[in-house]
Amino acid sequence: MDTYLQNLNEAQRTAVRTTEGPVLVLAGAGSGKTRALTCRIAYLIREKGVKPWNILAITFTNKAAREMRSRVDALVEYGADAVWISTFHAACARILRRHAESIGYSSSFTIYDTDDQKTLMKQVIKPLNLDPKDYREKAVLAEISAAKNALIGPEQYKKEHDDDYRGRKIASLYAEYQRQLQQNNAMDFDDLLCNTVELFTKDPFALEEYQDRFRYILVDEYQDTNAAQFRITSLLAAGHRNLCVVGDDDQSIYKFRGADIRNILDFEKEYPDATVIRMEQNYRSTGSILEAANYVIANNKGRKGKRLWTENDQGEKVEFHRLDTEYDEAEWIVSRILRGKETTSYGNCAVLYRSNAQSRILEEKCIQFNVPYRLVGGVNFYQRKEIKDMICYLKTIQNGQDDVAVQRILNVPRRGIGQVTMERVAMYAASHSISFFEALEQVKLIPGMERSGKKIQEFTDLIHELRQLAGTFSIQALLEEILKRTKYEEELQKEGAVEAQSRMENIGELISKAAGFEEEDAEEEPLGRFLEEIALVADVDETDDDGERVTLMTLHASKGLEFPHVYISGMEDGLFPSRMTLQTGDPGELEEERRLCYVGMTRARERLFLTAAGSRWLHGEKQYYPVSRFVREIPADLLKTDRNSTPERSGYGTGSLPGRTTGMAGSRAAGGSGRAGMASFGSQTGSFLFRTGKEFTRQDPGKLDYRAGDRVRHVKFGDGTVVKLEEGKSDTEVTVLFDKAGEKKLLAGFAKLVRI
DNA sequence: GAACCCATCATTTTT
DNA sequence: TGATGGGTTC
Repeated sequence: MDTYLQNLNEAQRTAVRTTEGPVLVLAGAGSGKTRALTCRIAYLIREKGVKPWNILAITFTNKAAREMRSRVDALVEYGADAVWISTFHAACARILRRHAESIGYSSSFTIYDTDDQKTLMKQVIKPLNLDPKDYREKAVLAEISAAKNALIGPEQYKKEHDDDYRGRKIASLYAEYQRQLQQNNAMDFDDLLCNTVELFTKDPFALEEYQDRFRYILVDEYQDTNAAQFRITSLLAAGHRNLCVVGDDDQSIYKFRGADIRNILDFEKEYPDATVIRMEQNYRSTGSILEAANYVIANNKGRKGKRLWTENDQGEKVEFHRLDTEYDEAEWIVSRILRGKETTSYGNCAVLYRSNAQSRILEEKCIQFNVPYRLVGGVNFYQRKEIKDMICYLKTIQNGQDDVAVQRILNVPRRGIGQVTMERVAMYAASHSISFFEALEQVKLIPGMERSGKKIQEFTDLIHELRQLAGTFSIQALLEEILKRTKYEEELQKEGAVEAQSRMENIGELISKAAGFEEEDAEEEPLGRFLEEIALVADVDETDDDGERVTLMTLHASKGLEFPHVYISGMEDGLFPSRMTLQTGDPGELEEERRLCYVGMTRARERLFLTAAGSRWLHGEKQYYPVSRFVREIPADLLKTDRNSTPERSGYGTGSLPGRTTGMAGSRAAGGSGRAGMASFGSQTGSFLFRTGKEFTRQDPGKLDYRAGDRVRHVKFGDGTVVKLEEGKSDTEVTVLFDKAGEKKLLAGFAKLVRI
């Protein structure tokens, strides 16, 4: 037997070797599931002689797909690149391109992101003269998305909601939205899934082809699949029935996005002959961390039930600290990271929070204490204005039917084509059943277009010329040509030099991305494939793990990752679990929050710190939230606290949340000797009060070791040149022109610039 | 066409 | 509190 199997434990090995028939792998956090999955693929190819192209492996994110591919590559000498390893959406897009005609699309269809969806929905809602308050694009889209994820089409939706006014309206918006999408030869993310189901239903030959091809199917993160994904999986697996799904019901945290935990809970009902494998040995965390996490998750009903164990050391206790305000909390965390620097590096630390809004203060404190950090999430690279503009040019060149794209760039850069003109053209297009771009091409036939006519023709000429070039040019050259011909940069300059510079840098990044793409992907239709990649990839390699930086991110974003030191901030009832969850009073939602907590806790390898604030500003109101019930679900003797922080002391007489529990939650996890009562005060954590004053306030200009013209480095903005120093009200103000971030005015005492 | 003001409204998010 | 968007005004 090969060495790669010897490194596996019993359960993992069974997961690898049980290649035939349906298999459900319940893999706890940190149980080496990716390892088992990749070994399984290698085993299929190497031992079972399965052809790589007969294997389909589905992951949830592109990042996970990349990771799996490289691991499989390492285990299989050749042919590994023929294995389909991709996300549901990418796999579906690939299938749909080949069979687009079967469902009334052309293979050059474009993929809409949320912004495009909103733009389109706005246009759909507008002519109906509905109260915009009751029918916000976002809300309508959310309902439609939920319907799609549940595989409810417009007709069925209409039937199901025929008895209420709003339902009927949404139904017609849904139908019209779909009609316009198709007219634009565009699909939104959900359509990629639904349309694949539709394709397989309408075109049995296509389904058969893929059933035949994918003899071995693996699905990772199965607990987060929705109805559409479930359907696709079962349809594909119906052929050879070699379906292996891997997941952890305790880590299902995407219900709000349509994930249906029943898919994993009921797998055995769906496949009564399924082999069920439990991977419960955790290789990641210390005993203390695991034990605490086990206690929390034990409060959930409706689980498959499993108990993670580890051979790792018990390690340090989980710590809980409650500070006065959110500022104190952030400061405690950052200071603790700073203090722990001797034992672990910044790169080994992560600070997790429930909502993105919490990141700001953490950022501020990192800057203040000169702790380098990396913020995960936030604004997506491909959603930036300048990037979207460029992409819409490419989309227009590629697919003239995409009205949303054409309308976006028609007047960008400004060509003096106003809203009135746009509406007239749109009207003409609608009445002649042609696309917006086709209407532009016929501008001479549209009445009242005498003045804009010339400008419009210049635009269509430009697109025609660019289309010509697209045949021979690389995408990189095409983008450069677009920039040149549209004088895009000049337009940007009008908005300010600094702004323009950073926007141009982003475009530069897009261009190099295009260059890199073509280098490794020389297949035909590069433009279409490039656009698809961009649409389906969340961000430009989020994996810039460069340097030693603390990671700040939401609990959701932390799934699948691990860090030696983990801090979870905002452990307050009202924040986490969130107020919305508590207000609905739905125990299912609370359980999802608890799973989220479990996910967060199990990210930690060595140390886990939980923190809360006694009060915090939220939406302009000061909130006094009690300590999170999740903290209170951890037995006191597993927690290290200081006298101000003991959970049962905290939160009394404050806040007034519905359904607040007092004291410890009742149910306890199985196992362990009967733990009782709260630890009394006393376990000392040492000082957690830090000086905020002297070191970080006023800086005398004379004492600064840099002056105008010097090169300096900033934790967040990187390197730059000092433009000037001036005496401000409270501190010396430094103006720096950063290479990447542009010109910023900073307070010397705050910015902690280092001369380089 | 752009600057400005006021109202509104706030989880989580990958694809 | 803060970002965002619509509407108004110049």
